[in-house]
This record gives sequence, C-alpha cells and structure tokens, in this order.
Amino acid sequence: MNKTDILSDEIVGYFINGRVFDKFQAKEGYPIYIDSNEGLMIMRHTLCHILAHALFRIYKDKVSFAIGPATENGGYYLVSGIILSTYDFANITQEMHKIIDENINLKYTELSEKHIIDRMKQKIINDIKDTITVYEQGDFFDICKGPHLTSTGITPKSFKLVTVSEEIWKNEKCQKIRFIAFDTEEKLAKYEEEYRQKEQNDHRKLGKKLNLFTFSDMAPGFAFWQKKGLIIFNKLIELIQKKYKNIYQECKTPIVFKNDLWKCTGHWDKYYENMFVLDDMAIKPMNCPGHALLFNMNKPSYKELPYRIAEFGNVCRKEDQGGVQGLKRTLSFTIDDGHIFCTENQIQSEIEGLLILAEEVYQELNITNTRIKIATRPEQRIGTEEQWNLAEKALIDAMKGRPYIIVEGDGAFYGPKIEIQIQDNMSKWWTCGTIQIDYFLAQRLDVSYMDDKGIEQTPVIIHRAIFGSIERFIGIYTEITKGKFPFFCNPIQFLILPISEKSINYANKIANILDQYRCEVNTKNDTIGKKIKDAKESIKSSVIIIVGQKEEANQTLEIEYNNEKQVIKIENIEQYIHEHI
RNA sequence: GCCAUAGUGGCACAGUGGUAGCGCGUUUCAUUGGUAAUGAAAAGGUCGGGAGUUCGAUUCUCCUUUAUGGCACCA
Repeated sequence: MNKTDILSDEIVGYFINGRVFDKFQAKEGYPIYIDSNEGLMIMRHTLCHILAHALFRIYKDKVSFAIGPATENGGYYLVSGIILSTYDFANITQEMHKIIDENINLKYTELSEKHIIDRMKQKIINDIKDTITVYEQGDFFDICKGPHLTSTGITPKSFKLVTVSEEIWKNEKCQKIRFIAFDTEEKLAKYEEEYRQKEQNDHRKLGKKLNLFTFSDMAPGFAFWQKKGLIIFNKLIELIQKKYKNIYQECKTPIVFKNDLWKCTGHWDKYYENMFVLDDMAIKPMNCPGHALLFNMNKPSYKELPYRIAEFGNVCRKEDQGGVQGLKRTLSFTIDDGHIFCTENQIQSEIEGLLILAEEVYQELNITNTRIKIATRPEQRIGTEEQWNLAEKALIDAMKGRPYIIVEGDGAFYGPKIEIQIQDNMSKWWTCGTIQIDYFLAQRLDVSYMDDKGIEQTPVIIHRAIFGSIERFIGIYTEITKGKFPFFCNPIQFLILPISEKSINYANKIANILDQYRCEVNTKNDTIGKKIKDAKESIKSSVIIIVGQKEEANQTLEIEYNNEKQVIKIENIEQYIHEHI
C-alpha cells in the first residue's frame, strides 16, 4: 500500500452545518477526505504554511510574512524582505519536502505573549475582531483561522512552485510565491497537461497559426491585421451596424484634436502620461469629446432626444508596457463606441435597451458565459449626491432581475458604470461591454439642447459599447472558439479539397458556384489525409468539401459541416446551405 | 512602471567558451492519391540590439529592447 492509498482514507476535517472545520476545531461531523474540494483546500492551506516555514528556515529574520491563502489549484504566500528568483525554487522545494518528512505535528492555540508577531502580520491583527488563533509547527507559527491538516507529514508532495512575482499589499512591496498542488502526482500531471493544452489556444498563438493577426517589435502593443483577421474584424462591425439601423447615426470623427480640447475635458491633467501628444494636438484616447462636439454642431432640440451617435472609433492610449497583452490590451484599439445624449428621465429606458442589445449580440455569437458588474460612486468624484443616487438607481433598476455584482467605489469619477464581462481561455474575466452615465462631460464642453420652454439644458451623456475594444473582443473570441469561427465571420467559409490534382478543375467549378461566399481550394500536391489535417488544424474553415474523380463522374460533392458528412448533388448546394447553415 | 523568466532561420524548438542543429513551412523532383502528416533533395539563421571580459562569445557580465506570468494602471 502506498502513501496515496492511505491518504484517500484520511479524514482531514468535518462539515458542520455546511461549514468546514479542521480536526483541531471539531472532533466530529460529516467527514471531509483529502481528495474532496474542501480536503484539497485544507491541504493547500497547510502547504502555504509549509512554504512559509521553509522560507523562514532559509531566510530567517530577513523574511516577513503577510498572507498565504489556498487558491483554486494551489496557493501562494506573500512575503517581504527578500527578493526571490525561480532559481531559488529547488532549494525551497527541498526544504518543504524536509518539513513534510519530519512529520511535524501542528498545534492550534490562541495568540499569546510568547508569540512575537512580525511586522507584516501586525498589519492584519488590527483588522481581526474575533479571537486570534495561531497554528504552530515546530519553530514556525502563523496567525491563521485555519483549517489545517494535523501534521506536515500528511501533506502529499505532489505540489510545484510555479511563479514568483511582485505584488503590493497594504502599501508594501511583497513577493508572491505561487504553487500548484493536488492530492496525487497523477492529478498534478493532469492539471499541467491541461494547462499546456490551454496555452495552445492562446489567441496570440492561434492568431499567428491561422494568419489572423500578429505583432512586431517595431510597434509594441499595436496589432497587425492580416487578410483573414480583418474579415473577422469587419464582420463583427457589420453585425453591430445591423443593430444600429435607424437607432444610431454612425459617424466618423477626427483622430487628433487640439490639446485645448483635452485640457477642457480634464484628460490632459488626468491622463497626459497616457496620451500620444503631437505638438499642439494629441491622438484621441477616446471618442466622446468628438461626439460631443458633433452634437453641439447640430444643436438638436429636446424633441430629438435621446440623440444617439455611434462610431467605430480607433483610439490610442500609451499604456504601461507591462500591461500589454496581445489583443486583449493594446495601445491602439477600436471601440464600437456610442454616446446617447438624453434627459435624466430617459436614462433608465435607454439602459434597458442597451442591455437587451448587448444580450442579443452576445447570444448571436453564442457567448453564454457572461457576468455583469455595477460599479458605484468612487471616493474621488464630481456631481451631486442626488445625481449619483439617481444614476445608480437607474442602472440597478434597469437590470430587471438579471444577476449582477456590485463593486462599490469602482465607478468612473463622472458617473457609475455597468461592465459586461466575458471569460477567456484561462478563465480570466475581461470587461468588454460597458454602459456609463456621465454628468460631467456635457457641462465641461458646453453641450446643450433647447428644452420645451426654449431654455438651454445640459443633457446627460451615456457612454456605451457592446464589444468595448473590438481587438480585445476578437482576442477572447478567438480563444472561446479555439480559432474556429462561426460561419458568418469565418475567414474561410468553404474549403474545397480535391483528392488529387486531377480534380482541381472540378473543385474550381464548385468554388465558382460558391462565388458569393468566402471559398478556398487547396491545390497543393498533398494527400487527402494531409489536406484534411491542415483543414482541421490550421485553417479551421466552417465547411469542408471533398471532391475526387468519383464525385466528378456523379456531379456530386462530399460536404462536412459541424462534423456531419453528407454527399449531395452539385445542384443542391444552395439548398444544403439554406437547410444546414 | 514594478518583480520574475525568456528572445536561436517564416513558425515552433534543441544546443554549445572554439563562429549552429531538428521538426513544420517554403522551393524542386517523383508520386495522382479516397478521409487527421507520400517519398526524396535543396534553399534559408550568425543565435533581439549595444558594450565589456576573453586569444576567441550565440554561450559569461552589464546596459537596452521586446515578449510571457504576476502586480499596479485601464478615461
């Protein structure tokens, strides 16, 4: 019997009324085994302490401990006073193994005089209202509310230190040492394998492989769109444009504006460092001032409100280099931007309409995993409390039963916002859609309309986008679809594979029939097996059509869509498309 | 911007203090094929950029740039 067999029988804690307790905190209850989610959590939490213990042994008084929680696949410890590199991992891991081998029993006590609390821990203690509990293992202890294993020896060695990074915690620079851990080596290996698989579907890799988009050292943070990627880009814009029909006026505003404008809007003061400034002008970091100017040039009356302007506007923001992330975070991006100039009374119905619009678009793209955040008034803000109350209420009322998360204090300085987020390949949430209420900009730029009494009034501006950054959206969408885009925006809708060169003419004939679609014939001198492999792995067309001499003789073709193959007559292609796609 | 790691032919990777290798792709030739890689040959890099150490550096050191992971930031 090996160690893992014993372990799976090991009770590491108890459930009592749905809460998790370790064996120090409870003596009975519904048992928790190490291979359950809660058991793993207890084990990972103990590993955090073992990691800290190892650091304590190696770096002694130099290292100071902040926090060390378990996470979804492992855990981390945040420490200060030392700077680590991945080269230190071997040494630390070895020390951790040693601590496990020593099979040190943990002790669970209350904080006492004999515990000398280190500098970082002091920062936590003030926040703890309950009794402060301490877990001790040999010469190491940690303030902790648990739960933990009863001894270090129970902890499986199936863990791995993975990264070290810097993180600011309570105004202090710390090192975050992260590990992954599972109860068995097999599960650890499986996790690592899955991780590698996911890396293959990173949009940056897929973009290169499928010739969609790429990047260059000569323009860091800016994307190069290739023919195929640009098709996706344009098709997504078309999708939005169809929704705009009769509701929005699409426009195109200048790409640079006088610095005076940015000084007037407040961007100059707040975001100067992040703007591309050219002499007395600057490239626009956002489209709203342009739209506001346009509104004022038309001076609509109250009868024309809500006045909706949209633009697929390219903006440039000089972001810090460390934050750039492929298409997901670029220095130049295209916002499917729109601004609604309206009265306070119109806010809520406009927002309801926007939520429905966003839902329609996301549904059409088959993006089901979304979440909505509502960000409320921040500390630094302008406008009256009354306006904030009204704006926040409008956002919440417009949700009409949809689930949402409130993020207190995360709104913009000029108004609260709704963020629609989607999840990428690595389960990270990204804000795409956004709806923001703005009381500020119209005032700043003297934007006004004439009300029914002939008096000039300042409208409320709603900033809104469905994709947000089209670049970011495509980055995430590439990962969601694993590079196989739906028919309407797939760069290659039909890929025709002739069995041999003898069938190229027949393949071209079919391509002619499909002239109105994006269609490609693979004329390479490869075997059909190779052509199919390429089609599935590095072209990822929506439909694959295979033709050989047999098909030519019968005037048929083999067509594959959604992994379903069928042989149809050449004259029935349109019918097939109509019925299946 | 901060911490860590990395940068080798179009792509993806080996490797070494004595001026570089594999695979994919490309080109050519043969093959004319029946459902996830047909065979052979050839071309293609001076190892991100700069400086230093050394008789000699792609390899060691420093600076710089770019990328990746994390943090900060994200109008």
